[in-house]
Amino acid sequence: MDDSTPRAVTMRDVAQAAGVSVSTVSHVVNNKKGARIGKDAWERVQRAIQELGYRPNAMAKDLVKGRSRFIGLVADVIASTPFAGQIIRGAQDEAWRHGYVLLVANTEGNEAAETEAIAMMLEHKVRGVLYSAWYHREVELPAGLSETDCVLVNCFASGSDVPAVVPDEVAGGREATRMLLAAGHRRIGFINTTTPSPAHDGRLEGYRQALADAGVPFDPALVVDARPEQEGGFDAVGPLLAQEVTGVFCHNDRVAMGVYDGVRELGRRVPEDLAVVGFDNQEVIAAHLRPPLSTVALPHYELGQVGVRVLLGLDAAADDGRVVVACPPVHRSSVSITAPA
Amino acid sequence: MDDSTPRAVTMRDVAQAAGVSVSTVSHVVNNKKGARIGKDAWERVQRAIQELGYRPNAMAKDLVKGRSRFIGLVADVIASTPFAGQIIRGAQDEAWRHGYVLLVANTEGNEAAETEAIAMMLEHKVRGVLYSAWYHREVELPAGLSETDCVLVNCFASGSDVPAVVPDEVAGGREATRMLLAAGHRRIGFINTTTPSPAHDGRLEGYRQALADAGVPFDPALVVDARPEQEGGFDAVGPLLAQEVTGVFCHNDRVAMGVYDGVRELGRRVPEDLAVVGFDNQEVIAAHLRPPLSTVALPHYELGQVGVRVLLGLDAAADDGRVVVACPPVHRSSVSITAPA
DNA sequence: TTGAAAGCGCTAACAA
DNA sequence: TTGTTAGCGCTTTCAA
Repeated sequence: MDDSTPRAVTMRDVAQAAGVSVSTVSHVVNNKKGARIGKDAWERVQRAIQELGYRPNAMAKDLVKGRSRFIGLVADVIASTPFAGQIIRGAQDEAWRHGYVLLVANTEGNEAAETEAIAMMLEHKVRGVLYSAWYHREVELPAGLSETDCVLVNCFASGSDVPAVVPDEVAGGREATRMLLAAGHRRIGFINTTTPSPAHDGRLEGYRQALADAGVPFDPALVVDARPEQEGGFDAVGPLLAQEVTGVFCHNDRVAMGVYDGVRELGRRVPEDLAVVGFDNQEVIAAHLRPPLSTVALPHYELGQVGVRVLLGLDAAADDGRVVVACPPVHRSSVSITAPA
Repeated sequence: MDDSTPRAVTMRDVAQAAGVSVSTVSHVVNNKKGARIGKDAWERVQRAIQELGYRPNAMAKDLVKGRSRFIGLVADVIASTPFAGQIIRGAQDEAWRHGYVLLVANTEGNEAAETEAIAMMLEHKVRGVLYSAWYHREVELPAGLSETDCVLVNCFASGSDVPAVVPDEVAGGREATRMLLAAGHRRIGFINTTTPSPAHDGRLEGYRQALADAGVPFDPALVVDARPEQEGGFDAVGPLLAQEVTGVFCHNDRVAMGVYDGVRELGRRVPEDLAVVGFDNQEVIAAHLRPPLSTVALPHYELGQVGVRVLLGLDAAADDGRVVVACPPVHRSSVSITAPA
């Protein structure tokens, strides 16, 4: 505010005003238990702090302590979906809980920006950095990160022992398929993504497992790959219905949204003619489709949260460096409760 | 990485290794032009930096310089929509461009968290803080913020002279209405929100202005208030169609999505039977509806960007403290190009 | 119960 | 062209 930049009030100013030494001020500010301060001096210091509006200088403090309270978070894409936001929030909350502050950088996939971001974090002597991706995938670990503690969030680097916190795609696929199975469906389609990824393979594996568990034979004709967007789902409806499918597991909520449109286009209804299960639990979409979409949640908040826990040594990774986070089912109304004919 | 915590390499280590003084190292590290360093010494320093893997300590640097390169960003809600993400990204990019780093905190509307977040930023001697809201609204300025430079983003505090960067709701409402007008529509409905807000008032005002400009009389019967979600839009379709409306301007994209469903439910089509315009340009929805939704973009990225520009004194606020950012129209396919019957 | 002083890693006069 | 030195605001022995 002040244009005059009136030199911030320091501990020395407080000491002077209170008529004590800086070390005394330091002691009361930090509530050091070891050092016993006279009630009188203590009060004078408190008053001076109030009156002068003293704020400790975190940088000076960190400098002398030799470590900072920063945790870096580098994200590849921060804005196109609410996903990165959730990761940031989870990380932020957990970091905060332990007295850390988040230094955020988004790189938009730009390697130069990434290098620069990491350098900046290193120069701020961060406690460590979380390297995150907006969709679960393999990444190459940027060079600079070997200089500090690091954990991968929603991504992994094969051939490296850096801990990676990732969603449990297989279990998620199982959950999704089970929702349909539990409602009595036997001919269950799966609209997978065309993108090769852990999500592609994991969810398919989960789908097969759930089918096997239920004694339903796997029929390759019922799984189709489609662009992971509304359009992909829309186009997949016809072929699937032709296979006499009664329920479909969609690779994500957007695909499910396209399926809704496709079903309507054909004069059919969800869930009566086709039960639909999504993946992601993208609130804005899933909760407000007609009918509201049953889906499986991608645990972005937890990913961020667990990421900092692992970084701080509060949670441990498995031997393979993985920490797998569950994808819980979210029941809404796109799967009828009664079994189909 | 190193569990042994092998004391970071400092400038002194470099100086020693290169056989020069720390000030020489400082000079080459910062590429000081004033000081002329011998080619030989310069090279020895560079080599030492490489070999030791030296990283300057930003905190020490900031400490002596008396100011940090931090800009704080406090957000009320970070994750429920991609909006906050966009603000963060805009702020981040612009801050970065000027050598600043973003310190992010989200408060989830919790006042204690907010106070703490601001204290933390103040203690880090931030250059200033951006206080942002996820939807355009009035806020009460937290006490701590008077201690530093501050700019409000996507919100404002009446009775304060703190600069506020906000979207131009009126012009946005005008743009939306004009899209319909330009396609020949004359009976244009407006599904406004039930929430009292700058968006409510501003967009309505814009709607009226556009109508007036086009010589179309304002008919109160054509504006209805509805919950700003899919459900609100869905329910509004019947009444509007009964008013023989041929085009509708929706308070946001989610409402528009509900309108699509409502129109279909009635066996009608978008845009043939009802042209639809949204607001927000929420990618995940707008770009992938059938047909893709014409809408008006809420400039979150720019809000964040302009926020830091104002903070750094690069852009100036108007006399009333406001900086208004335009909401550009986004043409897609929910408004037919030919005039209705 | 309190204070003096050294030093965290760095910059910026000022000397040499 | 390079080095010496005095801090920046703070914590932390160690003495008093």
